[in-house]
Amino acid sequence: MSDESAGSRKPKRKRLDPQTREEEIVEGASLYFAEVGFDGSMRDLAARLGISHALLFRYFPTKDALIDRVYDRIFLSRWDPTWDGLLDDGTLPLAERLKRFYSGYLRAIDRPEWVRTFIYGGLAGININQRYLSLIKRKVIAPVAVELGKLGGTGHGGAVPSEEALELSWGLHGEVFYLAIRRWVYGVKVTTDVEGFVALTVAKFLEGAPAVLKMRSRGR
Amino acid sequence: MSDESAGSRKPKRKRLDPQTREEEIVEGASLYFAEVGFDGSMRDLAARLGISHALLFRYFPTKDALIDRVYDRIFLSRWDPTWDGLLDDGTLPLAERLKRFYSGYLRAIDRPEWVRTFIYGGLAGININQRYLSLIKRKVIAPVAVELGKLGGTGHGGAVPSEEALELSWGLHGEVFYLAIRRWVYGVKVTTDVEGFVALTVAKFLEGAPAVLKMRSRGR
DNA sequence: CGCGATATTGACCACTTGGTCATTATAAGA
DNA sequence: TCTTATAATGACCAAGTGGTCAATATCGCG
Repeated sequence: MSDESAGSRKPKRKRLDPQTREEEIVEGASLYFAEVGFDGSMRDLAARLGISHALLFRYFPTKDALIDRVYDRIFLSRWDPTWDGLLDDGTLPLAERLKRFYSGYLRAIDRPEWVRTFIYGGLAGININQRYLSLIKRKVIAPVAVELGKLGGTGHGGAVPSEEALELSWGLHGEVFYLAIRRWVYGVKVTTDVEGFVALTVAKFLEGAPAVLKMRSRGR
Repeated sequence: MSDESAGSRKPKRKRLDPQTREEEIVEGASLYFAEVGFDGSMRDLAARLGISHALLFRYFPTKDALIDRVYDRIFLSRWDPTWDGLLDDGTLPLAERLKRFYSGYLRAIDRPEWVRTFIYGGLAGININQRYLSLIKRKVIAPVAVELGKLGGTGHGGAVPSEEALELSWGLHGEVFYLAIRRWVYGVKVTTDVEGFVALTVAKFLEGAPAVLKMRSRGR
C-alpha cells in the first residue's frame, strides 16, 4: 500500500549471512517437523521458509543432520540447571520442592515442539528418548521416591528406593506429562493454569502415596 | 528336509479365498503400521505378507481405505461392554470398581498396535482420537469424578462433577495410560504385573484425591 | 485328468523424495 | 559506480511412492 509504487526494487533473493540463515532454518525446521513428523519433506520445509530446498543442503549435508540439530535445539538446552539441587534440598518442605520443580518443568516442556518431537522420536525408536528417560529417572523419579520412602516410614530410609516408591513416583510424573500429551498430541482443550494443576496433583500425590506405602509395609 | 526331494511341487502363488486373504492383510497391516507408522509403504507391507503390492489394491482401493480398516479393527472392537455399567455399580465399593475397570482396560489396550496406533493417530490429528477421548471422558472420567465428589463431601452430590474432581480423575487415567506409553512408545522395560500396578495406583488415588478435594472445599 | 473362474502377479505410469551441481544474482567493499 | 566473493537458485538424477491393468498361474469342479 505504502511505497510499493515506483522504482523500489525488492530483490527476489534475500541474501543473509550464514549464521542468521542457519538459525532461521533450524528454528523453522523445529516447528515444521514437530507439526508433520520427521517424514515431512525438505522441499515442503524450504517452501515454508521461503527458500529453495537446495539451500537446505548447503547448510546441512543430509536431512538427518538437520534433524539432529533440531533435536539438540529442542532437548539439550531445556534442562534448567537450578532443578538439579532442588529436589534434594532439605531446607524446603517436599510439597514446595515438588510444586516448584513440576511447575518449572511443565512450563519448559509444555509446548508443541517439545512434546510432539519427543513422542515422534519415541515412536521412531530414536535413542535420545531412552537416554532422556534415564536422566529423568536419575534426577527426578529416584530422588522423589527416596523422599517418599522417608515419609512412608517403611524403614527404607536409605538412598535406595523401593520398587513401589519408584512406581508411585513415575505415576506423578506420568500424570503431569499426560496433561501435555492431551494438549499437544490429542489436541484437546485442557487447563492453562499450570500452577493450579501442579498444586492439585502434588497435593493428591503427597496425600495418597505415603499412605499407600504405609499400608503396604504394615500388614496388607 | 523331509519330502522336498522329488516331484512335490510347491506353488509359487498361494491362492486363498478372498475372506482369508483380506483377514490376513488387515492383521498384517495392523502390526506393520503400528511398528513403522502410517508412512510405511504398501510395497513394504506386501513384502512382509509375502504377496505383491498390487494385490493389496485389489482388496483395498486406496491406502487410506486400508488404514481405515486397521483403525476399525484396533479400536472399535476393543471396548468391553461389561465396563459400561461397572463404574456406576453402587453395589461394589469404589476401590473394587476402579481396580476391575482399570485392570481390564489396561489389559485391553496395553499392546503395541493399540498404543502406538493411537498415538500415531493423535499426532496426525485423526479425528478418531478426539472421538475416543470424549468417549473416555463420558464413560470413565466423568463417572469417577462424580463418585469422587460424593467421597470428597464438597456438596457436589449431584451428577455434575467439579472441575477439580474431573482433573483428578484425568490424573488417574493418565497415570495408568502412561505405563503403556513407557512400555510401547519409549520402549522402556516396565512391570508386567498389571494387577499390582493398578491396585497400587488406585489405592493412591483413593487415599489422595478425596482428601485433596476436602482440603479445597473447606478453607484452603 | 482337463477346464475355467478368478486370485495373483509383473510391468508400467505419474509423481515425490533426498541429494547434486553448474549457473545466477546479491550486497558489501573499492 | 563497478567488482567480486559467495548466498541462493533451477534443472537434474536415481530411487521410491501410490495406483493401474493386461497377463498368468492356481485351485475346485465336472
